[in-house]
Formats: sequence, structure tokens, C-alpha cells
Amino acid sequence: MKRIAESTVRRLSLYLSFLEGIERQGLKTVSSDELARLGGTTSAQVRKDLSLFGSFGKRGLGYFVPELSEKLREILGLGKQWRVCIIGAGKIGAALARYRGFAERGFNVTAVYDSDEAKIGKRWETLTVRPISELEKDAAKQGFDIAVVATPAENTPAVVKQVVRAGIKAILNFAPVQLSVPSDVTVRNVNMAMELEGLSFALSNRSE
Amino acid sequence: MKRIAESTVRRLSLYLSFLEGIERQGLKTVSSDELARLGGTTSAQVRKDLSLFGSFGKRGLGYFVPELSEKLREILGLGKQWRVCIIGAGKIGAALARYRGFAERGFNVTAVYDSDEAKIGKRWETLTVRPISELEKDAAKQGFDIAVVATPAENTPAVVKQVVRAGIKAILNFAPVQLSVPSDVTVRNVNMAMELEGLSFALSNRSE
DNA sequence: TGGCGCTTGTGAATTAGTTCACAAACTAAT
DNA sequence: ATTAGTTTGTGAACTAATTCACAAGCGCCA
Repeated sequence: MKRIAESTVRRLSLYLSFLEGIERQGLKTVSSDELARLGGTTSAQVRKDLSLFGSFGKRGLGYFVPELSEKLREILGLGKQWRVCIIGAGKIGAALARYRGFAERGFNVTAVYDSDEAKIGKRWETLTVRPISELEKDAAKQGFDIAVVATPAENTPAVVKQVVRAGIKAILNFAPVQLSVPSDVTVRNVNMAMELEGLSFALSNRSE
Repeated sequence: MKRIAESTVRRLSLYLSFLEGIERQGLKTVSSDELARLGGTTSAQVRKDLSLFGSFGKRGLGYFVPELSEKLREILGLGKQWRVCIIGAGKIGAALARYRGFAERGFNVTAVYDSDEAKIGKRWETLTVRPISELEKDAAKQGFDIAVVATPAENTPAVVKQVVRAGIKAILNFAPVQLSVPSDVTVRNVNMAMELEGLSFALSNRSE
């Protein structure tokens, strides 16, 4: 299959969330034009995105909502249950561990790690913070699909090295550093400072 | 000035963070090649990005670290202090309000709002949660540059309408919905579900 | 059945973004 | 002062992403 751009995947994810809303409203079909309106893009873009994976619509009618939802879930790999571990039991880690939205979408947080002695053993709901030195062993035993990294910048490179060694192939990185990983490991960055600076830039350069 | 791509702005932000690290190490100059290596891009990209704003380097030598840092801060509008309000006093809002990193970079959280009676009046460090009905009035009095929206999906459109009416021109949106705002308002979205789904897609479609 | 009104799917055209490649400018060494 | 070794800044070439535009398919109604 040809390479799919990250921007395309983001939009598919967006379309799926719209479809879920539309389904709740009880509508049966939806047009590319309507999805485009909701997502702030064009109908051609919507059709092109979907056409990369097959042809799911009916001419003159649009797309059947439950059918397209199902297709998108399949494309995005949301049928499965993913095993997620959180690394870093600080504020962000804590907020993420308690976040309900993960499990709803099939992302099950099954363990939390930290390197700080003082944090180890703390309990959050059903989870207990474990020493990061155990990560590799635990991964071998139960397996993790995704690691959420929420550690201080200075510890992050070392932490990521352990994550990679544990065989985890997908990382959601909240630390404000660029990760260096082998090419078979996928990284997504969430960097608040960068987003705020983007807004700062926009505010500073309006209408020039 | 010509339109600057969002991807460019993200990279400038990244370069700045590298420069801060390099400055701490005490290095005087840095080459586009070194910045590229740190950022996982190419030296031509780095030079092109910078050249959109001027020519800051010295041939044969590279860029003076403090000088380039300063230029980037200027470009990104980080000289100023920005007044930020947080809307939504739930888990994410709370985590953000307590987050130290904001103030360090000139983003000062000066108020928190919520529409839920039960949350109003709560105190977080120096901040007190205020009713969102006061937002417009407060904005007229003290002025806000940026609103961080961290409300449940269903309330978000109404909340955003109030933010826009209050004259705020930049929004950092954590709600998992697409905002519809006038074209003079800049929005950046942070959507965890979307990031996780991107990883899910990558894991499901490796090497095809 | 035939015709009209929609809407998809997709090559072609366009626009945006990245990389190449090299002259010009600078440092350091001799 | 000359030369060798770097590294910038930038048109030109290339690649990627988006938008256009239209034939073809489908439902509905007379």
C-alpha cells in the first residue's frame, strides 16, 4: 500500500469523530460535502482521503454512516485493544492515568512507571507506580503496544532508550524534547510550549 | 510579509529550544547542519526557514547562538507577556492551571472560568474559579490574549462563542471538537484521541 | 423507461513545501 | 597574501499535498 501522509490520518480520525456525532443524531447517510464543512476542508479532500483505502460511498447519495464509521475504525486499527503504559508519574502522567477517554477508545493503561524512588508504590485507582527498571521485564511478560512518555526533559532520552529496548513500537511523547528512535518506532509529539508559541507568533504577525 | 506555513513555525519553536540547550552548554556558534541533526531535518530546511525572516548567519562560521535565540524569540513574539485564561476547571484545566512551564515562557494564567456552579469559587494556588458568564466583562477590564479551552465536547461550541465575543484572538483547544471561529481568530488543537489513533494506525499498517 | 438532480471517484492541474547544488563570504593556517 | 576548508543564502528542481472539474452511477418521480 502506498504511503499515507500524517495529515491524512489526522483527518480520518476527525471524520470518525464527526460520524459518531452524526450517528447519535440518527442520520443514515452523509455526503463528503457535509464532512468537509464539519472539518473545515473541501469535499474533494474528503473523497480523496477515503479513496486511498477503497470506495465506500454511493453516487448520488453519499456514505452510509455506520458503514463508513466501521471502515474508518478498521483503517485506524481501532478494533483491537491496545496495551498502554505511562512513563513518568508526575502531574501530566497522573492526569493521563486518570483520564477516562483512553479506555473508551480501546487504549488500556495497564501500568505506570517512574524512576523516582519517592513515587514508586503510589496507587492511582487500580494502578500502582512501578520502578522503570522493571519495564523491560514487564514488557516481555505482558507486552505493551504504546508508551506514553511524560518525564522531565533531562531524563527523557534515557527513558526512551529503555522503552525502545523493551520492544515498544509506538510512543506518545509529552516531554519537550525531540526523541531519537529507530525507524520502526513511531513517535507523536504533544508539546504545549510549541502550540503556545504558535499562537504567540500568530498574534504577533497578524495582517502583515 | 509572505504567508508562513505552520510547519515552519513549529520548527522555529523547536530550533529555539535547541538553542537554549546549546547556550547552556556554553557554545558560541551553531551551524544549520547541527540544528538539522537535532531536529531531524536537513540543513537546507533550517536555512530556508530562517531566511524567511532575514539572514542571521555568518558564512563559514554558522549562527551566533545568543543572537539567533534572540531573533527567534522576537519572531515568535516571546518578548511580551501574554495574558492567558483557562476555560474549564476539570482535570485538564486543573493540570494546566498548575503547570509551571507556562509562566516561564511568558504565558501568564490570570484567570480560570467554568460554567459548573459546583466548581465556582474553588481556589488553585493564587487563582479562583469564576463563572464563565463573567468572562466578557473581565476581558473588557483586564484583557486576555489567549484562551485555553478545556471543556467537555458538548459545551465547547457555546463556550467558544463567548470567548470570541470577549474579543480573544487565539485559542488553544483541548476539547475533541472542531471549533468554528471567525478568520481573525487563530486556533491550535491538542487532541489526545487523534494522536493515539495516529499511533494505532501506524501500528496496524506497518510495512505494507 | 427516461430524464433530472445529486454525489462519488479520480485523472489532471495547481499550489505548497522540501531538497539540491553552488556562488559568495568568511576563518584559519601558512 | 594566498590557499584550503567551512558554511551561509538562495534560485532552481523536485516532491508532496490539495483543489479542480467532470464522467459515471444512483435514486426518485412522472
